[in-house]
Amino acid sequence: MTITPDKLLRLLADSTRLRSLMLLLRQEELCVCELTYALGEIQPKISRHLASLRDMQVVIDRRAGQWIYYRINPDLPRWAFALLEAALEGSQKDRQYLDDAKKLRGMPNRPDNRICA
Amino acid sequence: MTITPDKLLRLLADSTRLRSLMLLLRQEELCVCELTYALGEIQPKISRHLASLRDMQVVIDRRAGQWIYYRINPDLPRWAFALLEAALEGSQKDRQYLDDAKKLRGMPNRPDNRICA
DNA sequence: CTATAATATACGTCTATCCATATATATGTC
DNA sequence: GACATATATATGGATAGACGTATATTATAG
Repeated sequence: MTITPDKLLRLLADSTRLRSLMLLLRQEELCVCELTYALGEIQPKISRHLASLRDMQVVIDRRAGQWIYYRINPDLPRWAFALLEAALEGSQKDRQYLDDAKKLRGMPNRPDNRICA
Repeated sequence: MTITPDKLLRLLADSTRLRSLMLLLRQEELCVCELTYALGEIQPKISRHLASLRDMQVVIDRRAGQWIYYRINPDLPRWAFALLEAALEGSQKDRQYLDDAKKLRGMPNRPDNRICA
């Protein structure tokens, strides 16, 4: 069973989940601490919302050491990607989204950097 | 001020509003009694949800005699239409949507018909 | 085998929002 | 005017779901 519009839209109705997905849509994958930093929210809150996205298979996760990386499920149906992209287009003027993206770019010691260093 | 993705997505998170919009997306306009019939819900419930869509300017209404017709606001931004269309594409396999559309088609004495007769 | 860091989950509370019922408003008919 | 139909709104109760705090889990470092 794949996701339905009503299920997806319910998930997108929460701003923490929406903001996370908007970043993930352009970022390939992000770990919990990156999202926690970018959104300026506490870790359990981010984890909790990512878990609900994972339960509905909107995102998938992989462990890499102590970090867990989330990405948008590449097997989502076409309409779901189209819907997310439309939301992202609408977010391009959105202060909130721009701030989140900027904060992410400016994050010091991002886990991937640490690993590569 | 036009609508933002988070506002629109919150509205779409309710199934009564989502179902109404999915029908409106292909129907030009519908009055309250048509939606009430198609969705099989009580009138105050339909009216209440249409009001919240109207308040956010996702739909517009016009009065024609005792009927009030609702349609999707043609001035919605492009991304909003794209988002709605994506939801509709995802709904094409959805039992709920198919039933609603079928019920609407089979509605006896639709107001427009009555006026034309 | 402790200590620390990253993440996940459990729990009790609180709030937003949905609901049904009742009532108000507006239009058309007689 | 009185009545019927279509629609809107107000109200109080119920509930889903979001919240923060506390704690559990898993991995790495020493």
